[in-house]
Parts: sequence; structure tokens; C-alpha cells
Amino acid sequence: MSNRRIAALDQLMLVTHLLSADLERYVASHGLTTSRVQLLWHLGRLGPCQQRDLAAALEVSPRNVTGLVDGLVDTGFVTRESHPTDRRATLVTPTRKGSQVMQELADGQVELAGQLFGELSDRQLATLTRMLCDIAQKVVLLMEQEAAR
Amino acid sequence: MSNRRIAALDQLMLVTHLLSADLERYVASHGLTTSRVQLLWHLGRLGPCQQRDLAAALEVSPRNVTGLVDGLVDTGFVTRESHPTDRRATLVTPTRKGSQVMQELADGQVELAGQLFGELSDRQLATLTRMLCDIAQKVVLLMEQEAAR
DNA sequence: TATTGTTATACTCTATAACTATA
DNA sequence: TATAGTTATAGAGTATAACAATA
Repeated sequence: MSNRRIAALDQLMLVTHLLSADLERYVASHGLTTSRVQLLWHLGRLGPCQQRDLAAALEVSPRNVTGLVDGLVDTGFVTRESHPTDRRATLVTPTRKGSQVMQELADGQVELAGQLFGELSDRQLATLTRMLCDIAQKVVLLMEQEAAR
Repeated sequence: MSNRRIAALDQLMLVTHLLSADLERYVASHGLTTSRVQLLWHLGRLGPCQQRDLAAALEVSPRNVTGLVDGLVDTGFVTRESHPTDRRATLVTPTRKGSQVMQELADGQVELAGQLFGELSDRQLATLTRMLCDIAQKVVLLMEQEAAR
């Protein structure tokens, strides 16, 4: 019976939608957008880096990064520093405010994980994680197959 | 140990991200965007209706609906028909092309459900659906609590 | 000649406010 | 006076193409 599969997918789509909406509201309460948070997250992972690197990490155009960094500079989360050896490039660098807010967002994620999964046993948690991992792998596979066409 | 909860949330966020991206590419291959598909979906559910009703269903501003309908008219998925009794209002109505593409998207969802969950037993499927349902309820609760503040 | 990031232009989604036509 | 949908304006995310400065 494929009805149950469709019900599962509907439920998964609903969770996807709700989590996206929740994330958006949450970061908005910190004066950010999801795209800017993604940039900041990569910045924290990579350390201060060129816009070219951020464009590659985010898989968006260099022009788009210019706009995102513009916004983050205007709102005080990053600065553009001069590159020590390449005068064409800039080093996007988090400000103290930028680092602090990313720490807050990380804390918020831990809190959310507790609120969502606090009642689950380790075994249940492992089952859920494994299933989600399988789903993620399959989606990646499907997207690669579609892209190949 | 809260590490497992965080791992589960990370995995859930990854699935959310991947599914959103996949959906966007999929509807783009049909000449649509996710926002326009959502409008079409409500239109199929409600039948031909006023833009006011679509604004309520989508929880966006009336102005936004004007733009979405403009796009769908330009690309041939809906028409604006005159309301039989209220000359202020329009009746947004799917074209044949609009109805056909929605049927195709629905078929695509069934296919995706099979590809993602075809290997799962009924029992596994039930477990997954129940867990996702719990998560959805909790997210809704959290958003209501945040909104109340 | 190739690369870095910009300006120029355009499209989509989203919002509020003012306005028109109609109820 | 209230409602339906529009124009006006604005901001955010996204893209390509042309261009400047630099490597």
C-alpha cells in the first residue's frame, strides 16, 4: 500500500516547511536572514576568507556574495578587511557582534534539539537519525541523477 | 548525552535543506516556483476563488497574491475570470495547462515517496511517520509560544 | 591573459501604504 | 463605510553580463 508512503512524505514535507519557517523567524529576531546566517556559518567554519571562497561554499554567484556581505556590513556582523598580499581581494571577517550572535544561534540549536528530542530514548534517537540519514542519501542520489540528465 | 540530539537535529536540518532544494529544482523544470505551486495547490483544493481567499490560505498579503497571479497568468497556468456577482473581485481559475501540471506534480510526489520509502516495512514507515508527527506538533507549539511573546 | 569583486540590469518573493472601483 | 484588488515604493535573494583593478 503506497498510501502510507505518501502520508510519510506529506509529514516530512510538513516538518520541512515548519522548520524552515521557525528558523526564519528565529534568525529574524536576531536581525538576520537565513542566507546571511548561512554565510556567517561558513565564515565561522572557514575563518576570515575571500568572497570567492564564500561563493564556492554557498554555491551562489560572486555577485550574490557581494550583496550578502553588503547587508552584513551594514548591520555590523562582518567587516571587509584588505587582503595582505592580493589587493584585488577582501577578507570578510566576523565582528565581535557577528561571533557572538553565531554563538547564540548555536546555543539556540542545542535548546531546540532538547525541546524536540528530549523525550526520546537513545534507541529511538538512533533510529530516527539513521532513517533521516538514509533519506538524505537518497535525495542526494536523486538530485545527481536529475542533474545528469 | 545531548550530542545525539544535536546530531539528529543536524540530520533533520540537512534533510529539510535537501528536500527544499530538490522541490525547487523539480518545479522549476515545469516552469514554476515553489510559491506559485503553493498557490496552485490551494487553488486545486478550494476551486476557482478570489485572490482574497488565496491570500488567507497562503498567509501572505493581498499585494503578494497579485504578483503571484500575474506570474501565473503570464506563464499560462491560470486566468482571471470576472466574478458573477461582485465586480470588484476576480475568480482565479486554473487553465488546462495548470490542472495538468498539478496532476504531474502529484504523480511526481507519489514517485518520490516510492523512491524514498520503498524499502521500508509498514512498521518502519509507521514509526517514521509517528516521529515526524510528534516533531511537527512540537515545532508548532514552540512557534505559538514564541509568537505569544 | 586570468582572477576578484564591482556596476548594470533583471526577475522573484515579500511587505506596507495609498488609491480606485465597487458593495 | 468597508472591501477587492491595484499602483507606488521598498528591501531581500537570486542570476548573467560587462567592466575595473590587479595578479
